[in-house]
Amino acid sequence: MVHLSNDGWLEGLTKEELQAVEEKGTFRSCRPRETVFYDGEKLTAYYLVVDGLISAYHQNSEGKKWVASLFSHGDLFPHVGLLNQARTYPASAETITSGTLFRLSRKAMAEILSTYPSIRAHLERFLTEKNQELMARISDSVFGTASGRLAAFLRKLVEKSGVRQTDGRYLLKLNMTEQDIAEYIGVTPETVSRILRDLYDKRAAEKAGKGKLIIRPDRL
DNA sequence: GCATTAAGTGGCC
DNA sequence: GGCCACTTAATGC
Repeated sequence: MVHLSNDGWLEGLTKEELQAVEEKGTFRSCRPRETVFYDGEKLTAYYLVVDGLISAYHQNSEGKKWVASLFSHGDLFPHVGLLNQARTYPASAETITSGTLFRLSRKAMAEILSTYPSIRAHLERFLTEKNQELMARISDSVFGTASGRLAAFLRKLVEKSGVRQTDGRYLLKLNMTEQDIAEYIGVTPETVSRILRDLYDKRAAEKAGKGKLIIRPDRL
């Protein structure tokens, strides 16, 4: 049986409180590339990422995607409507990896926010965090090169979820294909492939099996 | 086996 | 660096 844990967005809740939250929603397991909701649809529910990786993106009429943000364990999305009265989803969302989501109806979400002040307090922190991430990425994409963007992406992941090895290298579980990375940093898959090749040559990165990399942040 | 998808490469703009 | 064409490798009926 899957359960919620008191980290990320639910940090600080007691076991009893987590139990109470669990009773207000339902778990949903997802395959890779499964749509959670579409941009513009009526906002009926919020999702907490239990496990897996989710992409929130916009798509134009030619099918070009622009990834706004990624969500992983402990993240709640979307962020709109929590403080205002937005009625529709602000972007589309789909799973990148398989995983589990915890679904809370709009009503349940409102109840939780009013019942647990500690959660409400987290809200500002999360909004700020995601906002800064987004701003940094936009700034990178306007002023930076593709390799700079990939380096920034890898550094952020190392910081967030890298596992330090004894020799100072970091093991990174990307759980993304090169295409996913390309979408996220806004370049073509070929470019990601070529930049990675350069990083291998520079010994800044090594392959470590499917979806995994070993990184030397000092050489990025 | 065959089809599909991801990854890698070279060429052209 | 994008885009196109092509090859190769891996995965799944």
